[in-house]
Order: sequence, then C-alpha cells, then structure tokens
Amino acid sequence: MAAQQLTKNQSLVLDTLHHADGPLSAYTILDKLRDHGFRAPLQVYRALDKLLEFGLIHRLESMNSFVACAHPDHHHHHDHGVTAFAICEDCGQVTEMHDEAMEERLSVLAGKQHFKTEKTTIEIRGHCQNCTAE
Amino acid sequence: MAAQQLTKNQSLVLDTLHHADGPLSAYTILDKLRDHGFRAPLQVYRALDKLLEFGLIHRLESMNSFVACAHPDHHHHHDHGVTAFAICEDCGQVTEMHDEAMEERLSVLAGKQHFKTEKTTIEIRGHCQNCTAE
DNA sequence: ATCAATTGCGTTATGCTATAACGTGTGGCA
DNA sequence: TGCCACACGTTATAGCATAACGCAATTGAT
Repeated sequence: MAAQQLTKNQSLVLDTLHHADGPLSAYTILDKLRDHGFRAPLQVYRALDKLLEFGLIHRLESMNSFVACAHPDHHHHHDHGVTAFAICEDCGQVTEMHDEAMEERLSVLAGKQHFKTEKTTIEIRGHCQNCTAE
Repeated sequence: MAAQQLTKNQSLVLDTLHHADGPLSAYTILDKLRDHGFRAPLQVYRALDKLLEFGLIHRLESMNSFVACAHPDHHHHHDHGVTAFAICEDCGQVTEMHDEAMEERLSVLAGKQHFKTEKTTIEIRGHCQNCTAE
C-alpha cells in the first residue's frame, strides 16, 4: 500500500504527537500548535480523525487523549491487530502491546455471543516499572 | 460482606440504570431524575462514583456512559475480575463477559513490562447477533 | 476545457462531559 | 457538647467534541 501523503495540518499534529513523551489531549495539541496558525479545536480534531483512519495514531478512550502509534513503519496504512495499552498513572507513559493469544481469546468470546467485532479497546491503568520502584 | 445501604440519590441513580435497556450518560440520568428533585450534574456524578466504588455499576470509557452491573447479587460489594463489554453500535445493547483465560493473558502481558495493574478496560464495539441478522 | 463532486480548510457557535469550591445538615461518638 | 465524617445542594467553571456555514484547491468524467 502506498505511502500516505499527509496534509500540512495532519503532519503538524502527527509531529506534535511524535515529539510528546506521552498522550496528549486535542486541546493540548491545539495549544502547542497555536504558533503554527492553529486557532480552533476542529483543526485538530479533523487531523486526528484522518490520522486515526490511517492507523498512524491511537486514541486512548480512558483518558480522552491521543498517542502516536509505536510501530516503526509510519509511512503505510496498516492494520495492527488488537492493541493493548499499559498506561502509567504516575508518569503518563504508555506502552503499546500486541498479543496473538489475547486476540484469539477475544475472538472466541465475541463468537460465543455471535457478535461481529469492529474495534477493540484494551487499556490497562496502573503503575509502570520505574514508578513502582519506590 | 454486608449489604451496602444506599442513600436516596444513589438508589435513584441505580434504579434508573437498572430500568434502562442500555448504557446512559450522566446527563441523561440527570434528565430522567429531574422529577425526583435532581437539579445538577454533581448529584448524579457523586452517586455514580459511589456506585462504581461499590461495584454495582460499570463505566463504559468508549462512550462516556454507565450501565448497571449484570451480576445477579446486587446487594454486595464484589470484585468481579476483569470484565469485557460487547457494545452494539446499532441497538446500544451491552453484554458483560468474563473470561479466566483472558485475565491470565493480560496478567502475563503486564508482567512482561513489570507493570502493576490497577484497573483494566476492555470494550468491543461492533454489532450484536440481532442487528447482524439483516 | 468544463462542470460536478470531493476534500481540506477556517471560523463561529454550540453542545456534551466532568469537576472545583463553597456552604448546609445530619448522625456517630469521644 | 463538641468534633468528625459524610452526604447533599448550588453556582460556577473547566475540559472535550461537533454542527453548520462558506471558501479554495483537486480530481475525474464527459
């Protein structure tokens, strides 16, 4: 699949997320981009929607914020399978995790209910290794 | 563990959720309870916080809303393990699912990162059996 | 070449979700 | 009695997200 050509706004938002060391809310992104001409939330949300669609970023439902995808190949749409996130409540770091066995398990669970899965959210809130070492 | 004595507001909110046939937002609950004297969001949110604490309801992160716990014994605090939710995007129905194998898998994943889990969110968006049968 | 459809953009206004901060009342208990 | 913890009510505000309008650039079919 061909590399996705991003618009200026989309690139700015994606760069902002890449340079952040944790998830950012849409309004935080907006504030960081005011110097680049951003004035309104919609400018951010529209870019975020596209980046989500391209699979370049993830939305963390449990904290209404967004992170750049940890995958190496930023230049292609790709379907990760299910992604699980470990979110540290102390330092805000987010770790992206993939696991075949868990996908399989979820698939079985959904199958039992004859449920057709469109999107799966898995978010683990807790404390990362660094922040646990008191 | 002893039955939890709920306050008037807490009971009203819990009843509202029990009688609903899908998840409700805090503001929807507020509207349904205006006739019972509710005037402000905080009255709802404070009750919801307690009900969450007691394990009588769940919060669905991916849609900012709340459902009554499907467990039969409403009268005791209980720790479910991890709960996964299947949420139908057509009819709004929510199915609560529990699975040992998945918990185990998540535990292993977290362990690999030396991550200390506090709370796990699993939400599957899609289409339920009824709504798939076109 | 031209028209229509699509897409991105900017702006204003609005709606939905959640909490801060303050004060009141009540029940338990030393 | 005086203190404490807790639920409650109210006002105000903060934080998250989208509707609706109009304009500009691009594409693609005729």
